[in-house]
Amino acid sequence: MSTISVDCVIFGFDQNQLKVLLAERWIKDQEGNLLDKDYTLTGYHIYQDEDLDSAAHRIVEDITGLEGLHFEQFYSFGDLNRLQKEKDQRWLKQFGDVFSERVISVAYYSLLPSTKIQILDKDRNIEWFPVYEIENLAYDHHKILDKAIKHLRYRLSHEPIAFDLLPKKFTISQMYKLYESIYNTKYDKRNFRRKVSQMKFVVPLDEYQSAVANKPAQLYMFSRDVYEATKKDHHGFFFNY
Amino acid sequence: MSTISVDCVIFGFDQNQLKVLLAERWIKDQEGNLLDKDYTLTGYHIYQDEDLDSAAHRIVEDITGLEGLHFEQFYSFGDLNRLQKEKDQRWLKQFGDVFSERVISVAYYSLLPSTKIQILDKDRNIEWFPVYEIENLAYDHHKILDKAIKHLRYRLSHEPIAFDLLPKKFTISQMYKLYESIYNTKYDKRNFRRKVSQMKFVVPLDEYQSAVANKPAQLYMFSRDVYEATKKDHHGFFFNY
DNA sequence: ACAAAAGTGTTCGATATACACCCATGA
DNA sequence: TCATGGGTGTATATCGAACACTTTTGT
Repeated sequence: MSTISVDCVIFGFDQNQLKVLLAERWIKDQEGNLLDKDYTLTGYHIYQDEDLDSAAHRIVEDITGLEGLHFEQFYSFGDLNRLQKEKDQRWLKQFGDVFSERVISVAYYSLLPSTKIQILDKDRNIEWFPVYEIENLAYDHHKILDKAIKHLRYRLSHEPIAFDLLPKKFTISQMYKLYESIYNTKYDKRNFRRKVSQMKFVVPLDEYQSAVANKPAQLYMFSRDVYEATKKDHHGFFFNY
Repeated sequence: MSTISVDCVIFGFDQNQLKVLLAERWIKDQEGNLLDKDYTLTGYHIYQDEDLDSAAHRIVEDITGLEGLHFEQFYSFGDLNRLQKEKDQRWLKQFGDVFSERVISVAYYSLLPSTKIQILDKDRNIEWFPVYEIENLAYDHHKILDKAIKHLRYRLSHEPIAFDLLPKKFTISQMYKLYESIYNTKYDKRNFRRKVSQMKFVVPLDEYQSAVANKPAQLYMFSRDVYEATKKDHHGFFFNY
């Protein structure tokens, strides 16, 4: 018998950076003096009458209010010592017995089309952080985050999930910056554009950016219809890295 | 509070076929009449004082007696109805209350260098089955098997784990048949050989097959030393599929 | 006029694919 | 001598990588 929790790595893309939602955690001693401040991924234990996937959806919905996002379970974490660091134990004590025994976390990530959302959970201080600048995570959450990024990279090279992180209508530049940010690398602008222009399911629109202080970029959209219809041609998606 | 079990998909390679270890299950009614016969993956619930990885190792060790195999956790299965088919319930009843509530399975696969091993678990009838001919699996075990194969394919294209399924000294043909069998496809013999001959870490030996009724094949071995030393050249492993 | 991002083609090397015959051995 | 699987080379098409300048807009 063990306690099961679901942890969600919620990714967003904003200002050319891949970001993650983190909740603040203030560690205090008995007298209420601040000992440490760090961050956790968003998670919660599962209810007895819900599937693992449903729990992940519930957790993200409670925070963002958004439904129908892209979800992916990527790993489960169950080492005996994963909650045993001193500050973690100090923190967990306040919740009583629930976490006194081992906790196994089934980890999911989800993709948010915008970081400009209302955070509904007002009890906790939850904010966006650029993934490559994150330190000071609680428990084994840095390990979880690392695995999430690796899995996201894999999936992104096989399936058209980048568009779940972009607005409905986006520019090639946004897409290009998103890929750079997820793979934490640089691409050649012209080669990237050529590659995208071969993807029939990235459809150019007769719309352009407005009110920008430079040449307005053309807008594109992702068509799942076209993607499905041409699947046999592109053997999946395949954007190498 | 939930029960956690670990299920292991144990892969082996024999007679040019990818195989999996399955345990027989005889479903009987109260009078002992045989109602159904099917198969399960090998699994067991975790002990309170062991990591998930350790449980997977223990399970495989109890069956095969082998240590130090390649292991990989690939997914967790926790749907509410995963054990609720009638024949599954009938089967589980004999074990009392342990499985009356939900069971979450953390699934691993492991790679065996040979199918010619002693099966140590004499209580159950455990045997090898060709992966592409398997039907009639209990619970959601077919779903688990499918995910395992997909994950194995992915991993195989990024890391040199094929050699964990081959004898220490192997022929290029064996390797080639192994890849065909895992990806369930056909390769061009010459192109495959060329590709392998570019892999510095697949080292030709001055040994040949003996007692075969045809031209004896040269033997090769995998060198992890060379693999690690040349990692930067091959950006991982990369055998496309 | 200038700053800032959009958009555009070509060359070169590497890699994937397709394809057919001779060789060494045991039976 | 025959059956069986081992082993070899070339030509073509495709793809990835490198690289610099002009365009359009707002200020």
